[in-house]
Amino acid sequence: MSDIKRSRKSTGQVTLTDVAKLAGVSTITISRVLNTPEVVAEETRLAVQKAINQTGYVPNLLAGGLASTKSRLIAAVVPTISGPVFLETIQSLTESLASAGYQLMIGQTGYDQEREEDLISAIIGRRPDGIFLTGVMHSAESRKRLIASGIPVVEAWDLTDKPIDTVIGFSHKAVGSEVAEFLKKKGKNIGIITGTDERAQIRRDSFCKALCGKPLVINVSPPTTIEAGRDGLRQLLKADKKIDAIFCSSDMLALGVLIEAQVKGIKIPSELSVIGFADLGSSRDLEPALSSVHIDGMLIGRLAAEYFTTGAIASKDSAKIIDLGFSITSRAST
Amino acid sequence: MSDIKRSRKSTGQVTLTDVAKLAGVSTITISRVLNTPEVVAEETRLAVQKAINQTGYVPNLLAGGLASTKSRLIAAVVPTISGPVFLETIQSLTESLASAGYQLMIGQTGYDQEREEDLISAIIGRRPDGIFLTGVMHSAESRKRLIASGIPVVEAWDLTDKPIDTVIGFSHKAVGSEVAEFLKKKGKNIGIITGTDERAQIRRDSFCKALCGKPLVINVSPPTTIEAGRDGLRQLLKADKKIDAIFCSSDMLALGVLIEAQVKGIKIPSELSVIGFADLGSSRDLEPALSSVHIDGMLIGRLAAEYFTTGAIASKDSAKIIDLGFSITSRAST
DNA sequence: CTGAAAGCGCTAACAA
DNA sequence: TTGTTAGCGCTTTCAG
Repeated sequence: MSDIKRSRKSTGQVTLTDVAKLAGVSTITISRVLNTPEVVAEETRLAVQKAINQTGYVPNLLAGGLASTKSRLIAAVVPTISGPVFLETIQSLTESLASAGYQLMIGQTGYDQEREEDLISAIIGRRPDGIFLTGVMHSAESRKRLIASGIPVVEAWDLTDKPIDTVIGFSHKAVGSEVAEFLKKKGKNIGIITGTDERAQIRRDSFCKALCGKPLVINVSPPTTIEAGRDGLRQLLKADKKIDAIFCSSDMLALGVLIEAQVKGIKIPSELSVIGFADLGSSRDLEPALSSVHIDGMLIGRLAAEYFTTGAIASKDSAKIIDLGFSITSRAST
Repeated sequence: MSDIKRSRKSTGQVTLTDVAKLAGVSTITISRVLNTPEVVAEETRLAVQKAINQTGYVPNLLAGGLASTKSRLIAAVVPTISGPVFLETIQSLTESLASAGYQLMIGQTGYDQEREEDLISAIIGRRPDGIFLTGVMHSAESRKRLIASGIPVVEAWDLTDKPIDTVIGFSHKAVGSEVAEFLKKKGKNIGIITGTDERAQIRRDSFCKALCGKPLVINVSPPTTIEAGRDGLRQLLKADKKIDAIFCSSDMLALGVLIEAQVKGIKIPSELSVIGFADLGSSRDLEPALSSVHIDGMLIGRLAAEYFTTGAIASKDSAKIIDLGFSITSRAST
């Protein structure tokens, strides 16, 4: 309980100095016990541990981060966490990171370009050890800032020739065309119900192109919900009663189509084939089981974590552009 | 490009000092332009702004946080973000926080008590300006640490007499008994399919008590999925063919029940009533529309953000224990 | 309205 | 194996 008058008030928290005094060693020794215990003599280490426990000392990572320029913080930017799409990626990222002693900070852009820039600034200000971006970053200003910061960046869920740093994803264009080929075998009158976010649009455009511009298109502004899916099917039927195959830009939309079809007595897949995209873990448990484009979202999270914590992705030969691909999982709904 | 030899390498980033030199003022003036622009003369402010833009300066919030003991970081602890239950709370928390210039850090316990303690330590180490806890905190050690840290804490999605600081939630016990009363009117042979996390168990116990211990109970370890719901209904039917009302501890489970019932040709609600709990925004869009216990998860997030950013929850008279209640939304499934 | 000095709590670098 | 010294980049305090 020292009552030394200071020119500036301390926080009242237990600090390294307090622990050091109690243990009768210097502050750096405490620091070593915490960060590199192997270089400290057993005896000293034990004494220090005791002092730490006695005082209930919790290291101030802000101070440590400032001194070491390592924050053990990773930032992730997503359009929204409440859409199920990026959820398992974020979850596996958080988990992989936590086991390496890192924490995840989350920012939502709400599909808003402007907010993205503010967010990026706020994030860089915290000097995270890594930044995880959903989709490739397009604002020139943000790109510049990100590159200037020197912070490792992973752009995910998309592919680009010139990543800021590392990109882990797949080709949305290829998804569009492959699903088109797939559905050609299932129906004659094909439609698509699609979200209007950037990546969904790329899939839509290549889907339409592969179908020679023929498919009926229903655009849905995010979030893509069950309701939007039901409504989408209604609109599609209004436009063409003979519609017999639909590509939905999310499994939620597809679930909506499934439900609306059931209500209307449309038999799936005999009268209508439905395929979704990427987001629901439980597509297989629907009735009928939903066909979907499968993306390994967990793997994206794990690889990103590996990159941030070790500086390279060993299993991929430290490549900067990693194409994870995708697969079309055909189930009862097609 | 100063080439002064330093005993310790700087990070190479633009700092306040660089901007100050360029603008021809002291560092503190730059700091004021950034934090309290109203106290700086217009002329000075403009000159400083120019210098900031020229250099592309991004304030180091780690340093700022250390000096000011305000990190503008809030930490949230959830069992898992991939269950939809807490999602909208987290989303609204992130949003409300962002608009006040705060960032959200996320930690997942995975329903694991031990990890919770480690996580709490890691979080306190970052000296966040607030900690958001899902559920009331039970480990004595963590409670002690949290209280000692002096950091504002919000425990949410549950209620307790002795919160660490502030609690925003509702009574799970009341949910159990009220749903029991509700289902008594809908069926004679009542069952419950429930997750095994703590809060779900409280609901289950009071549900069973209100039903005089009669209901059939199916326990499901988290996460509660559609598959588990389908399987749950199968088990329930095996145990009692006449089962005619079911309470599910999540809407996902309930959706599974709906699907399995459809497959088995069981009519809802005439032969079987189903009610879920709290998590799916789109319960109303299912077929039949799913009855559920409604919790205002968004409001929880907003109130918590208000507490963290302003120090009090004005609309609730700064109460420390806030019971948000719940409502039973009766739809076609019952 | 602006500045000088001191220091937040920690770790890098060097020395012993 | 341990300690000393000097900062990391910012904001507080107090003075002008």
